[in-house]
Amino acid sequence: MERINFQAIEKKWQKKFSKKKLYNSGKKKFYCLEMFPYPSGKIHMGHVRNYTIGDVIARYKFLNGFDVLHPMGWDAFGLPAENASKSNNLHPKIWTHQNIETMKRQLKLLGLSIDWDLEISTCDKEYYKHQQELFIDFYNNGLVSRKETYVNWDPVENTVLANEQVINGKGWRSNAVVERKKLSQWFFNITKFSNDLLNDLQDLDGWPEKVKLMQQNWIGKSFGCEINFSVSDKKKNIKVFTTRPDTIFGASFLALSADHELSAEFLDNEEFKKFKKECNKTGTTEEALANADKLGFNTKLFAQHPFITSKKIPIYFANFVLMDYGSGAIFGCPAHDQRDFDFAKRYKLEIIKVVSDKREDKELKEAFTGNGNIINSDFLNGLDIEQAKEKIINEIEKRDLGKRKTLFRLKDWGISRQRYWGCPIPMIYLEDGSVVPVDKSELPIELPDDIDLNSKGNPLDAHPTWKITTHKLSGKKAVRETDTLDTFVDSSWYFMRFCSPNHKQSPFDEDKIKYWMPVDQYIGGIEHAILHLLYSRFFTKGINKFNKRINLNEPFKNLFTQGMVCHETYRDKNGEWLYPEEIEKINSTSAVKKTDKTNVIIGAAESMSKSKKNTIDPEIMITQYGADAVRWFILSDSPPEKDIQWSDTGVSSANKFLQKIWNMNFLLSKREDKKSNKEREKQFNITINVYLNKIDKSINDFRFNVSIALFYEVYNFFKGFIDENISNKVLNENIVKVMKLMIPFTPHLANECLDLHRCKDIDKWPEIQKNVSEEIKLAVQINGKTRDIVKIKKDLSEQEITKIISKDSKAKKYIENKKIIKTIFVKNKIINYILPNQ
RNA sequence: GCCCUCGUGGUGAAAUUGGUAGACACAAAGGACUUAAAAUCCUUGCCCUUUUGGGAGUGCCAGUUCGAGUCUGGCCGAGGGCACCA
Repeated sequence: MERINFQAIEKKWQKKFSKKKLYNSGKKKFYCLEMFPYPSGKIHMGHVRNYTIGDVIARYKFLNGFDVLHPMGWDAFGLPAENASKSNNLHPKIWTHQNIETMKRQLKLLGLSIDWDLEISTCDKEYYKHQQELFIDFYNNGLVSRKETYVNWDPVENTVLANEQVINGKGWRSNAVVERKKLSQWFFNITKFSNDLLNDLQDLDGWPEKVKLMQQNWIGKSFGCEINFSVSDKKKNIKVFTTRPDTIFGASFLALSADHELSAEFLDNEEFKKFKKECNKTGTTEEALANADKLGFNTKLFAQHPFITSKKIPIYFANFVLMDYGSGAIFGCPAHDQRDFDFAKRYKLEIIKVVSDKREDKELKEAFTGNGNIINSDFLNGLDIEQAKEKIINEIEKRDLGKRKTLFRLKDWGISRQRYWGCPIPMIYLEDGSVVPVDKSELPIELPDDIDLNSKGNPLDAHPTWKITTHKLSGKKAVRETDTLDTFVDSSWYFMRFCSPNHKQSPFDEDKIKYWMPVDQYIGGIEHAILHLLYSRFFTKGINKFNKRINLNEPFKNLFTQGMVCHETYRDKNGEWLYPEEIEKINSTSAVKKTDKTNVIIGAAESMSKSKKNTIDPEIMITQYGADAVRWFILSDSPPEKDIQWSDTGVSSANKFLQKIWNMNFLLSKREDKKSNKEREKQFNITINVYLNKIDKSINDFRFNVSIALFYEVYNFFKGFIDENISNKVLNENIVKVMKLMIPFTPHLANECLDLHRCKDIDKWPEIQKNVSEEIKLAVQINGKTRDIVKIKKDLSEQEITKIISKDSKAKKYIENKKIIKTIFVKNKIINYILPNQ
């Protein structure tokens, strides 16, 4: 068998790829973007999968006549750089740039069709200068604010986290229990776009439903109304938000957050202090949340029921009421809300049913939240829930007791970080206490290189001179903001910068944005379903608000979220994790440690991670099997949106198959011409064309595992015809078509083969005819059970087919001398004869 | 607790308008070639049958239909998202 040296041809073709631009016609554009990586050190298999998928799409679109924008850059700010520099005494800038160099070299080994002239790095001052400019634009347009708030404080990272970065009460990176701390912080007013961010999801047809749903839940819109309760004996009102105003006649208490303004009156109360402390504790750990009892503090105050003059209801502080949602106060209707029910049981409060569950005799064991008719509710009686809501809200507004209101769960985006390795916030504090943006002419506000990362707290704040400045307009002394921006800001507009990465005057050239945006295909991990994608949508809408020229409402037209790359885990007898190269497999269920031959425990396949040591180094795989084989394997078997399991035998057999492909191409190039059998040639052409159609469609549908299965099939089919009486010309035409279809998957091998066949127009997708087949396979069923499959001419009628079948078919014996009651006939698909039951 | 998604051989999976279930591959077993091994190739892959062939079968139970992996209802199981959101 003729073998090929993948290392040699890959090197050769990668040189050519690096010079090649994916611009073709100047007529149709396609912006293909994969989420840019964080330069953590080396690329991992997740990157390989992400960028291979993107490369297939980019190359496919280019071959189909599109101008393709396919850039790459680096999400280069972030904590790991600081942590790394502390542990090995390397400046974050140097560490980051070294990593970028390594990963760039590794990405090139994959043979990606990336236009490296467009490369950007968010830690470059040329990039963050424009980010600071955008920040000022956002500020000037009322989209930035400064608020004193409780923040999520990560005691390990020593920084503030956004709500989204707190997972089950723990920091998303450090996994440390998050504390509550009051700080003055910068915010992007993302909530100003709550409605747009929600409604525009509807237009994103090219997004996975799952992601849209997650964002929808995250934004969390709910309808209801605000009701004012007056506090007896005080000239005070308590504002309450509810989505169930229809249950107002079932209200038996008010519950307030411990941070509610009314708590001011109880600050000296020892019991209240104890209660509040208890409240701050819950909500930190997962178990606490799940098992948290409904606890309250009785204020001994009462509120006037707005619709029942004779009724006063007790006011409690309760641990399950949150200050930062609604007004921090609720009315409790125990019969129809489970939390209220638990609370009422504990404190022996009244439980009044106001929605009938049709089992009126029984005492409630739990809250009834289903639909029913309103009872015990004066003028609402007899209505259903929706009618009652409408009527009571109208009544509340009429009597001036409150108003209709829509609430969102989404909160503003806190962006201040007390870190060094991030984009400085371009704001200054004057001596008179005012806070103003720096003059745009002073941008960029550069990060200082001389920094002591071991200083306590914020390194920029600890720098001796950096923060001291003057206000350009007034000449007055000023102090810089020493917080830096959340790195999610960096990635919220990089896709726009890619359209004109070297544009000096402004963040982007508007004409380029108008041409390339929106991104036609965005590809990345599902873990960014909420944070990154929501922030990017917000940024786009924000910029669109003050820059009317770009006329862009959504950044990503189509979104694809790929699955993770998994590998089984290994532990030795002491429970220590082991790398795959440290073990030796005996069979699929047992393995031993290479060093001392002791038993290894094989664990389930999990997402590759350094902490579990179940990683495979892509570069080693590329060196061993070739980039094409790695690409091929990572796309085969599983659909790209699902998790895949890495297997060494898988990549090795990918390599073997690609060798066979080369061998076949080689044999064809040396083949002695044969006399042609026109009929066989015709059949051959037709079948190959069927495969080409199927492969083309599968690429379009992002079903690359199917494409690869079809390549195996077309290879097996092709191979069978080499010794037949078919001319070299026909074989050559067809192999060229097949190899062209392989370019997106295995660009090195495919190009090498096309060179071998002296193919000229390698940048053009082959012509694929639609449905040329004249023969079809028809299923013959008796009473719905398939008895035979017959190969017949296309478009035959029911009568013609029945004639053929009753003459010669395996189904013949079933219908011979039988009465056929009914025939179901679907042209070119099935014929089903219904016989009487026997 | 609420919301969503998914259950097909030993494994990853095909079957994309209700019409051939298991394509394609991995693993396994047997065989061919070889002094031997590797590599390569072939066969097998649930049940009955020597074969021809027949039967069961897509988590479980019902239903709709000439026909259900696909549609409907209920149950069981797995995964993901949110989590005291009023």
